[in-house]
Amino acid sequence: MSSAPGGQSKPARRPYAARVPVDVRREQLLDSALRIIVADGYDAVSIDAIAKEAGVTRPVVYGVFDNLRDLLGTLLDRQQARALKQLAEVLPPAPDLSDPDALVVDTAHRMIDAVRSDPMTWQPILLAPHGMPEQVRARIEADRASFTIQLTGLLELGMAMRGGPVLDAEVVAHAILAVLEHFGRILLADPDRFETDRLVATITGLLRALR
Amino acid sequence: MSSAPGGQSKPARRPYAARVPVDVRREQLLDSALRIIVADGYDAVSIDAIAKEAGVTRPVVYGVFDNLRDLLGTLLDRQQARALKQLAEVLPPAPDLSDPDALVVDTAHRMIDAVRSDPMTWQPILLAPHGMPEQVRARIEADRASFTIQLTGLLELGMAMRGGPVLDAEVVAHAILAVLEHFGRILLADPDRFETDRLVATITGLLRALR
DNA sequence: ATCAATTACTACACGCGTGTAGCAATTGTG
DNA sequence: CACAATTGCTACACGCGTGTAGTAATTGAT
Repeated sequence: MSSAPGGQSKPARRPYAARVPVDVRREQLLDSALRIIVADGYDAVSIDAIAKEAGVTRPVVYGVFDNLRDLLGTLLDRQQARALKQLAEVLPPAPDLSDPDALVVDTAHRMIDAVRSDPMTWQPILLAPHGMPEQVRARIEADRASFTIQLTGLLELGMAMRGGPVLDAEVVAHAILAVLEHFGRILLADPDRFETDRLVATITGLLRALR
Repeated sequence: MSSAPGGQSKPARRPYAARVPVDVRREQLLDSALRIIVADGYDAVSIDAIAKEAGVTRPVVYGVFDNLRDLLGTLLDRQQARALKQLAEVLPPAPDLSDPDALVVDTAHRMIDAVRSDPMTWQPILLAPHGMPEQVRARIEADRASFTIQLTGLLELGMAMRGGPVLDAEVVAHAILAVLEHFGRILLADPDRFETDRLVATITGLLRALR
């Protein structure tokens, strides 16, 4: 019996984890890292923790990534792509500018659904503005800034076409983004806190008031 | 010469830091911790880092606090009190309800000034939603929730008295808090990004539009 | 079945933060 | 000036994460 080799209890060699090609292992490890981040935050990610999560020893991780920074960078690339893809699907390419209010309401609806349906993607972005590796912060910050610029442009256009009050588009863009992120966080932390319809209804009410 | 005691170079004893009574040392250490948090974030706080910042060895810190958790808890008590005090001063005790709009604008003005004039107090609160010790997160979360409730009440009252659109007060309260925190963060990270007047003017414009 | 390539594991050397025991300097009081 | 109380320092033992060298198991192709 290999489980009782002799009289002496030898350290008992660890059973081999399933042998897996590098490309597959890489994705597995990224998944493990993501799970850790979602479950316990950025502070909890370490080569060691990732290896454990994946049921593997550290050298296996080092066989695929140079170090934690490298791994997190790769993970960010992947998650950033996923998030931007969802955003692109949510923001319609050819917006119907004849009814801006409906457009806004529909978009809000789609955004809420996106966050609700893929929390693994959005939590590390929305629930982590700080206390994370500078590496991560910088990336998210950059995407946020670019989004703010786009939104500012849309607002200038929208306010002109729609009539209603003329406001400082840039300031309002920041405010809107802040609100989006805040409710995104609530949706992640406590999905049942607000019904989707309740949020959408408030937007509708606000828009109706702004004439 | 004590600097060259003999032929052998003995390890060179560290010069004694100024001897200071415990009560004073306690505050000094809290100040050091706060400086570290403000400069490098919650991740950077450690007994070791605090001792270095204060120009003292670790056992000195352990002479005053049991451990990092204890120290951070005490720091939180102090900073929470300071923040709540400033908030109380900013929110007038006997609001003049006859002109709600002016009240809102004035309050916004005072809030902006408060953050600008005491960044050491506000940065650890506003720039740190996550990636910080659970201990800290929970405390800030609780204060935020209580503030949201108060704000919801004020909004219900305000909307009724003022006329204008009737909106979901709770949702709007969350949105307003999100915007406040977001601009607070911008003020801390980049104080010159938006002039105070520009922000206040946008609020004024929004209120005028909401009739 | 054998063998070479691939993949995984063990074991070690480091660095850094924690927490503590024992010793040393300082200070103010008689 | 002496001395006791107070405050600070050195030195150590741990725990945990990093990164690597050397070795062992697995697997697919011959």
